[in-house]
Amino acid sequence: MHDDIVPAYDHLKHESALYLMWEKNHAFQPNFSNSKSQTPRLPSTWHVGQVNSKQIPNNKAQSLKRDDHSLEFRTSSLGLPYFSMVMPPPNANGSLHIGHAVFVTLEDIMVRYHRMKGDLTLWLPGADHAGFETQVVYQKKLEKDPSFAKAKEGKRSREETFQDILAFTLANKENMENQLRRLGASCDWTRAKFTLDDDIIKIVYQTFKELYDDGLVYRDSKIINWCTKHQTTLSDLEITHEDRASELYEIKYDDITVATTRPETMFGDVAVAVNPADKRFKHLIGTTVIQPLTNRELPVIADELVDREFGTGALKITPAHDGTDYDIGKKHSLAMDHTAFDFFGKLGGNWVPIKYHNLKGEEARKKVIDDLEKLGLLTRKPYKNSVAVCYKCHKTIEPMVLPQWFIAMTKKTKSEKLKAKNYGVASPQSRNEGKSLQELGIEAVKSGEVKFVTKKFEKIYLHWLENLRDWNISRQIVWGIRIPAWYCENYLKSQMSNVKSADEKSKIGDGISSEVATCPVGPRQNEVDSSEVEEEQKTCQPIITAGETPDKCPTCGSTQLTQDPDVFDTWFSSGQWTFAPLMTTNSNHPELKERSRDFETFYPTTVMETGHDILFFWVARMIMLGKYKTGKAPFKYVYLHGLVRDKDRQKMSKSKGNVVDPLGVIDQYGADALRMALVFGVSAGNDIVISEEKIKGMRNFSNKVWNIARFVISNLETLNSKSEVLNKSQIQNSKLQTDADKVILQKLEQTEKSVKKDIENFRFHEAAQTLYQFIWHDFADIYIEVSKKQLEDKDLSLNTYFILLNTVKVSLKLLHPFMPFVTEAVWQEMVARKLVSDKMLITSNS
RNA sequence: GCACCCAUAGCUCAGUUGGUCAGAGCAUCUCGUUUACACCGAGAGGGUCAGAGGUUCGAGUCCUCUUGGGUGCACCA
Repeated sequence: MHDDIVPAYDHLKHESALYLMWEKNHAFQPNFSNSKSQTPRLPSTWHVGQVNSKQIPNNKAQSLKRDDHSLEFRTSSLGLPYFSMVMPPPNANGSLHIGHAVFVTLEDIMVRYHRMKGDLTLWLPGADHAGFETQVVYQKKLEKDPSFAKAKEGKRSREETFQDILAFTLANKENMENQLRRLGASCDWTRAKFTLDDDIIKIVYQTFKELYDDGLVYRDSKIINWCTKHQTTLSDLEITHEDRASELYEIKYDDITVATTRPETMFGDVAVAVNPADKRFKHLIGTTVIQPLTNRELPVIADELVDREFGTGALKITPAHDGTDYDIGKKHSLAMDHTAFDFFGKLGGNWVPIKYHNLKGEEARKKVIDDLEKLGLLTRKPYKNSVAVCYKCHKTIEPMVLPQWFIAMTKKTKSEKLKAKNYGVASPQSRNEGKSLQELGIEAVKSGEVKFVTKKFEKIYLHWLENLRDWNISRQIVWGIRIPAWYCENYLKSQMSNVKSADEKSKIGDGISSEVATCPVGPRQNEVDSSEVEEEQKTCQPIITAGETPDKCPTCGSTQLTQDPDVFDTWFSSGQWTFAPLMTTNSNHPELKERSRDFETFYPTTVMETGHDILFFWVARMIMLGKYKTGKAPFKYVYLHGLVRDKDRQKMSKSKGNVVDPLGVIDQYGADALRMALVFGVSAGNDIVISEEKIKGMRNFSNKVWNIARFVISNLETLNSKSEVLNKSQIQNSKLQTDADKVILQKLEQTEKSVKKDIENFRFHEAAQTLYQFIWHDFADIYIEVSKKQLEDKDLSLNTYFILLNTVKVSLKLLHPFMPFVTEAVWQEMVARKLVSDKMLITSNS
């Protein structure tokens, strides 16, 4: 009888208890006393590329080449083989979604595999404050949840607002961490870091200062992307282009007709440009034309950037509100300060006739069109154009000229500023002096220092890097790491003539601090005399520190210092996430007393696994900043997963109602079923199709595993030679092997070999399918059925039982990375009956 | 506009240097109430691997073109 093992696996009963057991027993922490780790092994023991060819059937040894991404042998500074991964820190602003389940599954498979293999293994978890994203989520919550908003009523200072969002974030962070536990993430919680931890911020500040000292960070007024809803600038990555049905308007400016999709920007015009080779306009170059509605006189200039084929061949130039116009304006030394819009996208300012003031968007356009049509100066044609929009609110981006902090991506570092780094890893030579961040990023991949598991992403990565533009890292929001730049009163006097007024900002009504607004965002060039700026800049400069507040301006000695109100683009700090947490956590190993930081032991990390949608946002920045800061690329392999889709290949969205809630799935079918469903049949980089049927099928598989073990365990009781099983380590006597025995043993060996190879080559779906096939069909359907008869034969029974037991043990070990809970649950049943010696499967590496 | 990827059973997808590769899961049909499991078992049907050409002794697997679908990048106002 086996009445103590229930016939159906009950995931609810086991999962949280097992997780607790693992965590209590420090199973997730790197184990320095692990015997395998203590003795550095030769690469050939586990580098598939160097596997003994005799072990591989059919002389296929050489097939393990080329596209195989077998993890190369690497040792830490201690000479230990290690496997390390820094978890992509989930945004601490909501619950986990199915995408998180994907990364946990894939990363946990690798981590559990390497841990069981005996490698010194670290998976370092974290949480991301996710600046802009979180502030947007928080704002929405204020808008939609009256009771929540009520508590925040009244004027909140910047500091109060920051604290409000911090409390919101920390609550989410705890929730999120518990959800990661439910997914089975075997990460080392004792090392968990938050992107706003003091020691992390300090490193981010140091990097900023280094970049500034190296000449790679600069402040400049340039045309940037302004979101009129969120009241902040955005990087080029944070905008997307949407095709919109629109109209192309042709407006008669005297003798020249210009073509535009945005007639309302005409008040910002400073010139009309034509192509120098265009015969139609040649005679007009150098003359002027009169603009309708304003009767302003505009010079006609020539520039090759103007496309003769497009529209009328004549382009109105609005440097303050258009990228191309900005470039042309700069080239021709035109006035760059003719703004037509305020921060909310409303028409206004000196250049706009009063009757148009405060009109916005469609309204503004309609008024301008109507007036021009009345004058008979406008014609329109249908036109589909691509509009830049905010990736969050999808509102049209307003290009504006504003002073911001930028990181120069293509400029070479100043080598004379380089010096040995605090962490002892970056000698001046290894700091790649004289190279640009762009070059560092390209070289890391082209040289093979960083390898993409999926080639197509390597191409996409390189294509993006080769066309890089400078990165605006200033954000006009509260929630984030404040930029460590201070301005003295003299500097400000020259710069702050145009400031976001408190009145303006308070109109947002979003509960977000109004103190931001009282600080200067910097100059709007239209009110700064350029000669004066130049003169001032010779004397007083922004003061950049590694975080500490300066006492006085080193140039003029003023103690009246104002900190820049802006915060960093979150990706600037998360771009440092591969090394920053490792620099702040400790290895706690006796031999590491002197140099005990995890950084020495675990950097560079082995794999970076994340979604392909943040290839540029994150992966590219980590490579560049990691190379820059440490001299080494931050990881060896990049594994990018795709988007999760439903069974009809539809993207998941709340409006479609096809969102799969991972926590709900775990409740119903178990974490193992969810995890297996997320890898089964999914190859690297491709989108992940999941359906309830698939999850259900995997739940059935976990039950199959449970019952296989139940069968084997229960047969121990009926076995005559029970004591022999428990006391002998012998596996089988080959003389007594039946054909069925031979087949299962051979298949087991094949399975083990190919599963290991597949995991090391990131072919998790192959490994999962191989295991599914072997365990269910080869072992359960065929061998177990045969074994029922063999167990009754007194000559064969003992041998058969050993084979059964051994097959179960090996199967559990191989399957554990994929389905950690049911395998460990079964293992514990076996521990209780002394059928296995290792106390926990998770750390079993025999 | 430029670039990249994909097109294999009803559905969703695997298929690793070209040679048992024509596969899996789900679905469908038939049979089975065998004490590990009905969250089960035994068996069956179903694809000229988008189309055309080429390289090769041999091609879903490499090359070219066509068609269809997807994605990334982009200052055509």
